[in-house]
Amino acid sequence: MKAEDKNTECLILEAAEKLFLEQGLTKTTTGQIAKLAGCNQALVHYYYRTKDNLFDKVFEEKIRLMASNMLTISTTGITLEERVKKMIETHFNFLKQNPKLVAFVLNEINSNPDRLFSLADKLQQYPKSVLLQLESDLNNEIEKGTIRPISAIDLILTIISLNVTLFLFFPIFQKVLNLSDESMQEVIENRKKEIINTIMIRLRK
Amino acid sequence: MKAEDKNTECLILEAAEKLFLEQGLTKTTTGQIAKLAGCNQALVHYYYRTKDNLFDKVFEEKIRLMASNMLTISTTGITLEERVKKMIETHFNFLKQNPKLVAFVLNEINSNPDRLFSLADKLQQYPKSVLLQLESDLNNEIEKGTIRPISAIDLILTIISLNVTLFLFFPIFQKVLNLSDESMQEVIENRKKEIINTIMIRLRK
DNA sequence: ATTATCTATAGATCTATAGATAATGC
DNA sequence: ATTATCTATAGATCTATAGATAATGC
Repeated sequence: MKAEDKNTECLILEAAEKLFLEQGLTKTTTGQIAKLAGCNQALVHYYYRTKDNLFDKVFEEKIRLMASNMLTISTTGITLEERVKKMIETHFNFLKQNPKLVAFVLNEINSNPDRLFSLADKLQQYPKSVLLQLESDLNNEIEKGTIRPISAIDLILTIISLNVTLFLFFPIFQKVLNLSDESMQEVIENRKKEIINTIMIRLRK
Repeated sequence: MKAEDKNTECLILEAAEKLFLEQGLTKTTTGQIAKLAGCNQALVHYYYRTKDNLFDKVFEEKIRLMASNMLTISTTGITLEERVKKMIETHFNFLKQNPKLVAFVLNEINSNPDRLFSLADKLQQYPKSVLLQLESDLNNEIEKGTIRPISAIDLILTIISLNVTLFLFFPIFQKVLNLSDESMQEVIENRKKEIINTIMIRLRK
């Protein structure tokens, strides 16, 4: 098995990734995956045995991608306010570059909640440390009286809520209002400003 | 066909509603629907001809339900601030009573965007008038200098974002963190306060 | 007579595997 | 020899309908 031989195996995984993200597990067939990968349907099973197995590989990678980008505290800013702003922007840009990710993960977890348990352990350490760090940073500022009282979890939920919903609903908006890609781009940029604005006002005293 | 005769037809619709909301169109079979309705699988087709037809009935009703509860401006409050607060609470309570609705609608639109077009016309008049009303109310206050500048669409998006995400993610939270129903109830109530708090601070000067 | 309900099944997929053939590496 | 790829197909569903039987309304 040489590097070149991995090609088909890899093409199948990539095809599966694309189709699963677009259509979800149930609506995607191994036939579609094979076609997109440019090979025979039997090959999908040759390399990955079952469709579920292939799906799990894709799903786990996406969960990890999402988890590691949901919470990231920037270290570049000097003030907490600057760091929170960076945090919002980083999260926002990540969603912009992975517009189908959140909907995909939400769907698949809802339709098969068991999938969650097998992954919950793997994802626990990281978020916790980030949360504690933010909590202590916030408390610091609250004691100094520079920001209004807020818990780390509330701040994170607010950031995630405002960012995620935009990208969850924006394909719908675009279609219903029949907006061009350019004007959609503008809507998104304006919304980004308002999201940052809302959170900054909530924090600032 | 008497009133009593509608029973089975109605039971089938209710069973379909429940199953479609839980599992979506693809994963729900007419066999499951029949079983839950307590009848034979052929009867599902006798009354509704095709599965898609039955789904459309459910989907349209849910879209209407959602659209008519997404934007509701209260007339009870005296000040705009009180009315916005009522608006948030009404929307929040609606989501609490229909926890699977948003995820369902989002999924099905994503997996079949065409469904949207057939409904877009029917839903256009109502939201527009509500939006214009809110816009003029806001501008009124902004001119008086009692609130910070904000567009109606931004205010509504912020309300929807903060409310919807909570209920979209809360089944996941509950499972991952293994919370009891009571403590989840508490989390939800606290979050509701924070959502109202965030929006009020954003508005208030 | 008409409407409601059931049994049985044709036809359409779709997954996964068995078995044949081609390609590659020693 | 081993690995990769293909063709063909068994087995499992699932939808939708045909045709038989039961229930209901005039």
